[in-house]
Amino acid sequence: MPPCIRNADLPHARNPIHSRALSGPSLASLSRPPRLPARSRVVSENFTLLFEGGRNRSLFRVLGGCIVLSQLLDDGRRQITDVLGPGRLFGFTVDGRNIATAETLSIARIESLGDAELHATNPAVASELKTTLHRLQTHATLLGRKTASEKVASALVELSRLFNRSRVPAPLSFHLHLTRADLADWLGLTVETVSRCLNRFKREGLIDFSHPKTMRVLDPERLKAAAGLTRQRATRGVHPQN
Amino acid sequence: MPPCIRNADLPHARNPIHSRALSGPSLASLSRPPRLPARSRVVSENFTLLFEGGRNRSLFRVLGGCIVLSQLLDDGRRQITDVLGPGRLFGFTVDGRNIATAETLSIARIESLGDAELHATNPAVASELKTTLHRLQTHATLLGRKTASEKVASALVELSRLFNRSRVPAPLSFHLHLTRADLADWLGLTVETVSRCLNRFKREGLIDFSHPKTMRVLDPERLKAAAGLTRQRATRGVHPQN
DNA sequence: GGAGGGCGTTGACAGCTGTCAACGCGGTTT
DNA sequence: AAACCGCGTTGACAGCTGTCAACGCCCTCC
Repeated sequence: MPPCIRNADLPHARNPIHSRALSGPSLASLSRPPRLPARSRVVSENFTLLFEGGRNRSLFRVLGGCIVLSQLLDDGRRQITDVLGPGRLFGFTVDGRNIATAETLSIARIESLGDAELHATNPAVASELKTTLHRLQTHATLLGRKTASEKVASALVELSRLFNRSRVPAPLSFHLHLTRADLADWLGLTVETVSRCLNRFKREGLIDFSHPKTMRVLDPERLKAAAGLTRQRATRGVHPQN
Repeated sequence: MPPCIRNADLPHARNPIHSRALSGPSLASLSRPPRLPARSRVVSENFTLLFEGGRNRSLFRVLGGCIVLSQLLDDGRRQITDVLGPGRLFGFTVDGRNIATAETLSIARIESLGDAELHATNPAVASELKTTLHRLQTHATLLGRKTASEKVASALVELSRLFNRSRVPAPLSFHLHLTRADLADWLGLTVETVSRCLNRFKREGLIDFSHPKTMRVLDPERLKAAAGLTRQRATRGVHPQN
């Protein structure tokens, strides 16, 4: 396993197997076949698969689980630039160097697609690149132009699409995979702000969660409204903060 | 000219030819040949070439001038997701729909490369896509994790590389192309904050400008430091704000 | 069983940045 | 020549969000 390096220095590098993570829908397929096709393999939680700036010659596809791409500033500030679910590709390089760090947030199954350069001419890969470009631009708009509430609501909508287990929309339930810190690093916020927004949404009946990572969307319409153009003041009512 | 539509409703849709824009280095080549190769054409300032969500079948290359890509939220908030100089490609689509709005900030020369789908298998296009992906991820880190000062300093470093006219680094001078409002929409700030940061840098001797768009970098090292990890408090000294 | 650490929540407070307003400058229009 | 508009700058102020701190819960380890 060439590029698979354990990141013991990460703050959350404990509990290699999160018990609740196994109940996730995208992970159910993991328990069945150990290794299905040729280059498929299972990676445990909180592994760093690729390091930003490192050398890597292979392209990967996510088959199951959750993987995030991130960048670091010199003083440790982190930005998660993309959250990948089943089907997504990662491992793109510029000048042979990894664009971003890739780490698993759950047990994940990934497939090595071989030399990344060979896939440059693959239409499916090009299509995936363009989709990723679109997703990143949309996220840039979120980072630059949305309020904290809108950011958190948008994240919930996005993640519910990525990881929802049921086909019916109403009592939508999904596993969050990201910690509050991960959400903060994804949305350009702090843990405290993320926590406050989530609990406000909970009080207002938009969502519910008993376990911090087991999310239920109670009111998809209002949540989508909160994620979009809804003026934050209009939905907040009397509460001065929080 | 199929997708070339004038945007008269833009706030800065006046003065179709900005006098100072003609003195820019990347535009010098414009005055020589009216139309060089086959599908090359000149577009004047403040034109919207593509609309986000619109249909478009062609890929374009910037030959000269400055073009920005942007997205809009429903209530009018704008995020500029990329600033393109000579050499950059744009016009990528997902499901046949433009990913972003593309507008000129100066007189620009662009080249139509024909059907975008045909280029999906072009290695040079794939390489450009990956470079763009990298640039966008870096900008996401800026948007989510940098302070206002760091954002503005980063923008100056980036734009000086895009549009500098001299090879020597020291008295680096370049045309900004972006208005304060454009900078704000690029960096996720407001016009006022951008203006305050620029004028603080000017007072501190990092940069200089007589005309708002004619920038000179006086101290590239300190500017780069301000763009990176430099703790904002450490550089600010006594001044409570600004 | 107790200690310790990761993670999440909540409160108090501060401050960076947004909001609102006014003004100046340059160019165009009437 | 006056009026007007776009653009940039500056000041006063507010508030959204960050910072700091404390606490609780759960799990692991000793």
